[in-house]
Amino acid sequence: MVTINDIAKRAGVSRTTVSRVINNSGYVSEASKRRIMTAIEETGYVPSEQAKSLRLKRTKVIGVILPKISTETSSRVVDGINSELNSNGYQILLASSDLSMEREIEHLKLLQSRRVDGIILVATNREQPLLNAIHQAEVPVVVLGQDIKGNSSVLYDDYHAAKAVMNAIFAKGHKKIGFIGVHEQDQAVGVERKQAYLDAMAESGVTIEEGWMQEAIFDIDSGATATKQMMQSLVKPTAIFAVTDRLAIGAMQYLQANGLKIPEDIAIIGIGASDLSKYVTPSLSTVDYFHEEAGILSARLLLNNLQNGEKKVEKSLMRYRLIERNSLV
Amino acid sequence: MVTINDIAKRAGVSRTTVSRVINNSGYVSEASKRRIMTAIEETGYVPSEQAKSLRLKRTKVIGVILPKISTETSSRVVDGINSELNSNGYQILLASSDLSMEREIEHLKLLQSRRVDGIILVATNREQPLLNAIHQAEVPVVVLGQDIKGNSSVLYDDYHAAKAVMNAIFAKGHKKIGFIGVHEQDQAVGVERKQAYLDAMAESGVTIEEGWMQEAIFDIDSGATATKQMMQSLVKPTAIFAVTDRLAIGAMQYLQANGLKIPEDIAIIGIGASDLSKYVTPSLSTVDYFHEEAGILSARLLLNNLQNGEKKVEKSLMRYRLIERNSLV
DNA sequence: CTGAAAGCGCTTACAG
DNA sequence: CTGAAAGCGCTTACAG
Repeated sequence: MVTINDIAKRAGVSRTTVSRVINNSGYVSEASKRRIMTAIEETGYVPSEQAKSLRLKRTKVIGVILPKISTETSSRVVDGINSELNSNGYQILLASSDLSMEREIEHLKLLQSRRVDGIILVATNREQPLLNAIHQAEVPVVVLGQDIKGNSSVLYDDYHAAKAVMNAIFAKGHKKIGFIGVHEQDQAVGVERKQAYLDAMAESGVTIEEGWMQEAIFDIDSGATATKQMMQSLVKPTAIFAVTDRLAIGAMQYLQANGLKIPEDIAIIGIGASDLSKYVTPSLSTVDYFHEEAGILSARLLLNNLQNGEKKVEKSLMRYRLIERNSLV
Repeated sequence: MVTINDIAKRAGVSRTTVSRVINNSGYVSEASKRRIMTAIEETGYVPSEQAKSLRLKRTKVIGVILPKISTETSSRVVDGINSELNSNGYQILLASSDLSMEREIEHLKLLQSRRVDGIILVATNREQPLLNAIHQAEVPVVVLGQDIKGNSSVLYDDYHAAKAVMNAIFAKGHKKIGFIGVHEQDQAVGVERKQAYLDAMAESGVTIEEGWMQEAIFDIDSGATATKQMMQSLVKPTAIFAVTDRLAIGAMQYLQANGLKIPEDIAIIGIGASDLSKYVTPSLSTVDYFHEEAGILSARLLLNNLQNGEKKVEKSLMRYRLIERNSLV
């Protein structure tokens, strides 16, 4: 691979001068500049960002840790991050934690060993070891999706979004409302959304019957299974709030397979505004979380941190939007 | 940030010795090793992969160029690439070409300036400038999705997959078959799949009526528009082959909105086995391209190249699988 | 078992 | 306008 020394030799100057024209800084005679330019052309020389990074102590690379790569949410978030980063000359080094906290921590270290300038962590939990790893990080970390004390985060407004969902259901006259949630280890999805359900029910003075609250994992089949359980309750719900679209779609699948009509017999609503939600039949009412925007915002927060040098802690709350479609009437 | 020199000083040895214990190579006395280990623990020292890379002339980073980040195909491919790469100690530097050839070329250079060890390019065209950029690359490039002469590629068997689609349609007794394609700049999707349609029709001796062949771009609405055009033909087709699932779903939307029953009035089939295809109503017949596997294969091809040092040109043809569902009966 | 020295490819005061 | 020198954080012959 051709280096700055090769160019210097070819052009008959020192590498200092070559460096000057590459970065056009300082004075260089037209003659030298011309010779250097042609040398670069002829050899196809591309300066090593890597060597430059070592010298300048910044890589222009941001590490992004995702819970899972091939998920709609992730790809939208990354899309947002990438566009914001790119227009500022940064690139993304990608890592997947596969939903394991150990791997989140591992990647936090791995990325630092690569000397990324900063890290965006799309987190799924707030366990102590993870918190420690975040606080010990030597580069700014922006956490997306979980509120980490003492650290910058971009947050979805899970509680109020879920409250909005409940209000929409109540507005249609439903009282008997079932809930499909996930494990409480996930603060945002597992705890906040559930709390909103509980509060909304309490505020409306309706008691939650046995079997109405189910816990699932993040996939469609699990949504179906949970619904099956729920429909064995003595008092059957007339509406179901599933904490994710996929869970909601699983519910729809199970109900339709068992001859129930949606929304006539039972209404469904999810959260996420997935592509899927738009094209299932009936179309699924849901909440848009603006994932791409969240990605952009995370990147921007990180870049601010980088540019100001200060480690300012900022919390940013995302907006959300209820999308009323045909699964809830 | 703490460096190898800090550790050396703390442990009262030379940095050579520290390097030895980090990489456990060569002899080090137990005493020195112990002192070095505690120094590392106490400081939280993490060796700089970056500096190491400069010295070793390899970064253990692979560049991945995608036509678009937030697409189901992309995320599945990246998932495959990532898992294969990760288990070999490599990481992904991500880039998006946003479907523009200029940006494909730009990123090819940008990634090289970062001294990635190799590049996986998910390509959408085979224009000359791109070919040049690929051939001029100083690191191995594996191209996914387009057959590039003189370069390793992982290829989808577009022609035969599309032929299989046509056979499936014929098998149901259809003769009047419409086609929704894309621009020929895309060799794989635009040319190969169309050729299969043309050949299949010719081989069956059925003439293609005016209006049966439509060209769209890669989104759902465009599929609907194309279908609208098609349905204005004098002789209406009884089945439609759309070259992607999204196009097929657009067709379904338009047809259903206009009171037609699928598959009774008109059958539909796509390609891609998207998540969507499974959950629309009726479920969409399609072809699974095993994108994740394609990602794994691309990564493996690249790693082989890297390990053997030789620049062997290998073409790998992906398998495919027809999935018959309810949109075609 | 250990360390001094050279070098990976750059940039940047400093001196001229 | 230009270049020699130092240094970013590592590894690896080489010598002892």
